[in-house]
Amino acid sequence: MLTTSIKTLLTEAWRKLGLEPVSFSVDPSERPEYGDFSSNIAMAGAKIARSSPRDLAARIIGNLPQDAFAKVEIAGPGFINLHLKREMIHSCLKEILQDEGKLTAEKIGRGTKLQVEFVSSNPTGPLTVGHGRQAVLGDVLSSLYEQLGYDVTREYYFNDEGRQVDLLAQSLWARYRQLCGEDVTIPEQGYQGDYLIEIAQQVKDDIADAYPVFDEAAKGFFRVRGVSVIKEMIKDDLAQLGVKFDNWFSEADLHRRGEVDAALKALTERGGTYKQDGAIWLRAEDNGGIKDSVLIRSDGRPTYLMVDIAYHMDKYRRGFNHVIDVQGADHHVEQSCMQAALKILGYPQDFLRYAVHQFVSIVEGGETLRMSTRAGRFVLLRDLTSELGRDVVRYFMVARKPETHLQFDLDLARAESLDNPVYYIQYAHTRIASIFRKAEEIDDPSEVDLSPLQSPSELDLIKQLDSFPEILEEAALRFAPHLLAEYALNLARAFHAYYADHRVLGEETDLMQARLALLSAVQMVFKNSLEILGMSTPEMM
RNA sequence: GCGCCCGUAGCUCAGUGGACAGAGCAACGGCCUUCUAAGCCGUCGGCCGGAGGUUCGAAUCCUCCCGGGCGUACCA
Repeated sequence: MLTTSIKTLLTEAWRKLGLEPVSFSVDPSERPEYGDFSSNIAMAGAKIARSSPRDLAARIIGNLPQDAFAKVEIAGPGFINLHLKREMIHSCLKEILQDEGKLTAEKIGRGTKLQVEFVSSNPTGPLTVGHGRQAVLGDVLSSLYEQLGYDVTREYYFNDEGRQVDLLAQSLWARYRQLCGEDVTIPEQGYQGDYLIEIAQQVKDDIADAYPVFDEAAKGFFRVRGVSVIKEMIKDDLAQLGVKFDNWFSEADLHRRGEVDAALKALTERGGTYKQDGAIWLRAEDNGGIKDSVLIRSDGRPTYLMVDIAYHMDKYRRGFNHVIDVQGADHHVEQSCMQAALKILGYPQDFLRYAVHQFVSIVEGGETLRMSTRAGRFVLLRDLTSELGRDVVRYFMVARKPETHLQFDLDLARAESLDNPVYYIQYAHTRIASIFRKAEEIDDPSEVDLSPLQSPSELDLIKQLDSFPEILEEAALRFAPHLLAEYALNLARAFHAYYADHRVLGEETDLMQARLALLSAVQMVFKNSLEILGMSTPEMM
């Protein structure tokens, strides 16, 4: 990578000054007259060197190898602007072509076992667009970490026990009795969505008129029935979006194996709990949490937090080195309690990290729809996916910074579907594919003489390709997949501009082969980018 | 009240210490005998919510204020 090698040269030049190390940056220059890359090393190190930035810059430059750069200048307050030799850029492209590995990130993960848990919606209803954002975020994040060499497990946690599932059972039973001609109302806190009518109809087809009252037997039956049907619904919704999980984890299993009791015992043994008002509390506040929370209610039932702690102990036992939980911004308190619990248990501090995201609101007809699964007010993920297609939904969901609210304007998504970023990027890939279909003779790109590539836009394209691995690493480590979405868009922009005023086919052989080699590298990067984003790479449009 | 997140062009958003703040959409004007015009080029448009502070340098870090979202359950 160019920035890496430049950084190495500058670090070496700095070391020759005999001063303590300094942290500095090397960035692509903002303007052509600033060269290819700029560094702030002289300004950053001015204090250490007790010298003015510009003087210091001159001394650093004096220590650089004579022939490393085409031109090195001091500019503005003390920037060092580096003009690369063309051969350096060409050899960078050569490396990319020779070793596809140059297009992927450094394998800093080295097989570290990482679990990414996401969506984990209760099996009480179909997924909404809100879950959709999390699904795409978690999936792309997982792919990014895979690129970094991590051994990633995508996991979905089903809360298939407890109060919410009981409410689902009762709501489903009520729908069922309604179909049997009875005037039964859905419980206040229950699930009002129409999807339960459909399931109730299936139930009625199977068992005719039964369960006149909602007793234990009815609860058991409708719970099992409802949960299993809805689990499949959820899996279908995710499959349609192209999200695949390695593991579906059931809360019921935790209870069955006694892990919840064991977790409570472990916390208590370490002095992490206390009794008050008939309940058992987690000593969260003393351990960095926002506030103490109930683990066991006064009626003896465990809270969600208690079970979740048991679940995370289970993750640890399964040997994951790191766990990332993708969650909505509304779980803030609980997140701090979970971290407090893990601290009490003595887990490594970096075992669990939360990738937090804000919500999606759907804007239609200038109106914002406020969603609530329980009230039955929501836009279903599957409706969105069916209408707009997997590629569009995925791109829109991941193109925004996770911590900002995502306004999904349905009208805009529909109306703009023709010049939307998705097609813009895919079209770039298509254009390249088309050239390769028509090209008659293509030399092995890694053997081609690249020196005919001389135009600024060609050299810029190469520099953009070169930064791909850095983007992957930053997008993963910062939980910021939108950086990749944006990168792909920028690369497409650069390519389309290039395409508009550079011919490939029909040019003199050396130039044509060099350009074909460049395009094959660009195509590879589009392919990798879109694949990580979970989008298709059409050959024709 | 307290905690977390957000406030950048008419709209949707990039930009987490660097040189005159960027893109898409919208508006306006150019470009198709040539590898797919689902494209390219140009114009218009911003005291980066406000006020202080730290720094050689702040949209970016700190403090306070204003505005919006979320949370503050023996719900999940």
